[in-house]
Amino acid sequence: MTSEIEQSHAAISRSLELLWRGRGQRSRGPKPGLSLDAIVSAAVRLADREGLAALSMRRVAAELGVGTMSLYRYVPAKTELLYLMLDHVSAPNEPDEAEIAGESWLTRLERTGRETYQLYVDHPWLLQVNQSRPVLGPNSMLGLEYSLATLDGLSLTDPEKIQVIVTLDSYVTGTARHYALLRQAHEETGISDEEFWAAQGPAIEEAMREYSFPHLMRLSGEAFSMSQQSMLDFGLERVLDGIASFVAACQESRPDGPPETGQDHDCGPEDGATAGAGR
Amino acid sequence: MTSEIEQSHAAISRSLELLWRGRGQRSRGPKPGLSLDAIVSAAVRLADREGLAALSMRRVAAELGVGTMSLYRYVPAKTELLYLMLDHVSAPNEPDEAEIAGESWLTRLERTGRETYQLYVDHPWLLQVNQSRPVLGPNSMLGLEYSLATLDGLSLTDPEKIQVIVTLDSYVTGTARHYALLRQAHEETGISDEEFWAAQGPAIEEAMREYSFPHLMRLSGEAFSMSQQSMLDFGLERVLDGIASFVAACQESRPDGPPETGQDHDCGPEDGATAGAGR
DNA sequence: CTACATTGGGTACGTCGTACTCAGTACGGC
DNA sequence: GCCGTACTGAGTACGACGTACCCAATGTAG
Repeated sequence: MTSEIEQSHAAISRSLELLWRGRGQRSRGPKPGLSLDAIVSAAVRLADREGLAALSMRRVAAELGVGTMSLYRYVPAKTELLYLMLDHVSAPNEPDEAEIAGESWLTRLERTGRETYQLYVDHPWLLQVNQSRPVLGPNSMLGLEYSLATLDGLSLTDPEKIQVIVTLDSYVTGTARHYALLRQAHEETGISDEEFWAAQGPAIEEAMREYSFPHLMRLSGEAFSMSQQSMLDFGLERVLDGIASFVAACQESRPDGPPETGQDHDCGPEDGATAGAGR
Repeated sequence: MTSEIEQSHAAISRSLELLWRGRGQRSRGPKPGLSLDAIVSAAVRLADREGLAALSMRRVAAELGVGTMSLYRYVPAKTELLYLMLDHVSAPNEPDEAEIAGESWLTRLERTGRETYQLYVDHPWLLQVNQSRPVLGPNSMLGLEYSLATLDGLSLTDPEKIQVIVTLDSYVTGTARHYALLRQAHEETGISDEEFWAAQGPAIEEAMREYSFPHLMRLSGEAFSMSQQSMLDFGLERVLDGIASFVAACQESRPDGPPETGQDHDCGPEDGATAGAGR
């Protein structure tokens, strides 16, 4: 059992070496006809085009006009390839100091959120990859670094900063997932949403008769007519609003910056919004 | 190509028949030794225990002490089984009128969010199943029905109600995904978070030296020490706060209930929270 | 009792990830 | 220049997977 753990440790080291481009220098033998980047790029291209289900080592090799097993000279296993793909598409694209200059931290946070959303729209297969461990890729770490920079000087404790970042990321990821699942369903079945609901018609009515969903039935026809864009906009506005009022409350109750030892994030908002909204 | 669409239509009908328990009456032949419920329950048990990757038709059959192909007498394909599993775990558990009576719409919304979160914690494989099409299962529709009931009488338009529900669900889903991915990484590799970061140590330091992440380095040690519970609590509070202030603003600008023809959800919050929080 | 609809499940095909193996290549040391 | 050797590319093979197809066993309708 210890060996199993040691093996996993070795796997981590292997991933890290690949992620940080630590490929040792070569000396003898034929020059490699492939490169890690070429493989990862081809894999990303394939996943973008046909989805994660179609991403097999054989397909990637075919994409490169190469034998299947040749890939294993560069990548120890498919899992590691996925990690590399993950870091590959998380490329920075965030600097551009010029247009950032005049932005408030809130609009900068909003832009980060939208960029993350766009990342998932461009590469839906990201949602099916476990991102929790390879957070360690250089590009992924850059993202966190930028977000932390955005929140600098706001009198938030370190845990609070992380919580703010994770909250925004969770919302954006969840929304992107909704959208990606809809698209995927459309592409896999070849059925548009309209056709789908049309096909449902009879069964739904049957169901209505048996179970009765009063509020659902009372919905107007345009209840589901919002675009994905407006769905993202609406929720993003709510989330950022909630974050902003939290930060404002913190700012007010801690005029001299965040307390040294954090953990107590009880500078909640005034809760004035909630009052009077009861039913 | 038309046949392909027709085939998909047929697939939908098949799923619906199964979902709504429309199994026809039998007449001749031996009595079935299995039941749809038994299969779905066994599949859910297996997925809960060993994850979606371990859920194969052979494994489910073995779980039931039955030949593999026998399952296909009850389920047309694995996809349909997943849909059935999805609706199976989305069981109601929401009524309980007694304790609901005194709750405001906001706390009721919060409870819905927490229940959804718990659902994903109990059945992490849900996050890997495409839920966008089989929204039509009876249990899934019940969930939407309850949420709509919660938002009744709040002078929101129908699209706004949907947007509020989807916003909350997106956040909760995203958070649950973070948690599920962490757990999955732990279980698959057999490495705890502490061991993982310890193994990272050298590589991370190496990276720091080469790329330099000033804000990341300045983080205190306890920056990542929050529990999953407190992560959920923090973000949920922010999201609900943002929703509450939106509803309050709507309430104020529409004293006589929602306008008949919706779509224009421009009754944004006063934006007072954002003011003064600029950098 | 016979006919036949229905059920259980065995076999087989094409896919997958990848362990193992070996032929061919081209550089370091002489 | 030449050989030894480290290295690369790729074929073969194995055990998993979903499921199409087939047949034997079953038990009710007529």
